[in-house]
Amino acid sequence: MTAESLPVPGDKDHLAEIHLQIGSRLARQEHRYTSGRRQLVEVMAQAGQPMTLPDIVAADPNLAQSSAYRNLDVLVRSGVIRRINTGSDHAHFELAEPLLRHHHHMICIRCGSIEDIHLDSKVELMVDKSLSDIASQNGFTPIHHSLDLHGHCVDC
Amino acid sequence: MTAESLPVPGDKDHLAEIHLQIGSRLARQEHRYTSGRRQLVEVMAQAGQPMTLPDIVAADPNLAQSSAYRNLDVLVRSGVIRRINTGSDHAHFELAEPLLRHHHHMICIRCGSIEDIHLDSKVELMVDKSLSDIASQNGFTPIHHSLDLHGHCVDC
DNA sequence: CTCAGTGCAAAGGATTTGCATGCCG
DNA sequence: CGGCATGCAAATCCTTTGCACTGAG
Repeated sequence: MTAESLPVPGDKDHLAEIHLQIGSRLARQEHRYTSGRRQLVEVMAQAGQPMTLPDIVAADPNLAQSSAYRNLDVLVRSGVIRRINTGSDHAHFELAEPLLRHHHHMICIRCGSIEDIHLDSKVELMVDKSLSDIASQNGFTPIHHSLDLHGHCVDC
Repeated sequence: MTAESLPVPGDKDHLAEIHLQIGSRLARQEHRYTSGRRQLVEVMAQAGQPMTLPDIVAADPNLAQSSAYRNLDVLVRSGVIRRINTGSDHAHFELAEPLLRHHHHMICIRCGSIEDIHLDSKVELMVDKSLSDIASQNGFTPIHHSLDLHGHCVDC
């Protein structure tokens, strides 16, 4: 899937498109795309930024904590959602590629906030190349990479 | 590259050098470089790879769990040790730069193992430049970056 | 002497799980 | 119907903390 064929966030069709893609991916793995999972995805798509579990439940109190965790787990395993481990308190979750454009994170080590950042595509290509070379030299099967900038945000 | 000024791991002087650097850094922050902390560092330097707390305690049973955690915390705050959050069970710890040459990680999402990898310095420079540009555009104070390759290791 | 550091045991807290029930296919 | 999915409450388990004691300066 190429970036320009993805509806931009906020687009009326964005959610529908996302639901379609997720539905088919779950189906392929013999999982159901239930209303609870749909709500979960909707909350995350609308937030447009990485959320913790408390964030998610606060955004939609109908979601039960344990089910949310279980569903996040299913969606992460299915490659639909990505888990971001900051080490401070809660993990953060966000839609995975290609539902979201490839990007990285700027993480505040004081308050734990996370912001998305985008690298120049030339740099991104070089990194990709480097990593895949390294992986193949080590018999490692790459799935994705993460590049995080840690430091202090404007507010801290 | 300043790598050649750092004794290589295994070098007789390596540990002495590391202890000196850490000692002065702790002193600057009004912390003592006690024998417990020294042992902790020694275990990690000898392992030469990221370790979890159980790894550390297993390697030196004299180390008490709570003290090890507390000392890791002190050393992390002092910038001597780096904490790696994989999200699976235990956090991993390793000596920070410049005690260890700048590097990144290959993380197995199945078994949680972590291996060090080194990027081509040209790529590394470009990434650095990109990130610092982005940081300054956002009023973010960068401290360090992490670049992890996630996938399945040879054994999984 | 003083106060940071230590070790034990207990607490804390994010995440997971057991179990009975609901619902999709 | 059969089995995945759900929700509540309880359990799990990594990590942190309280407290009394020890050791370095």
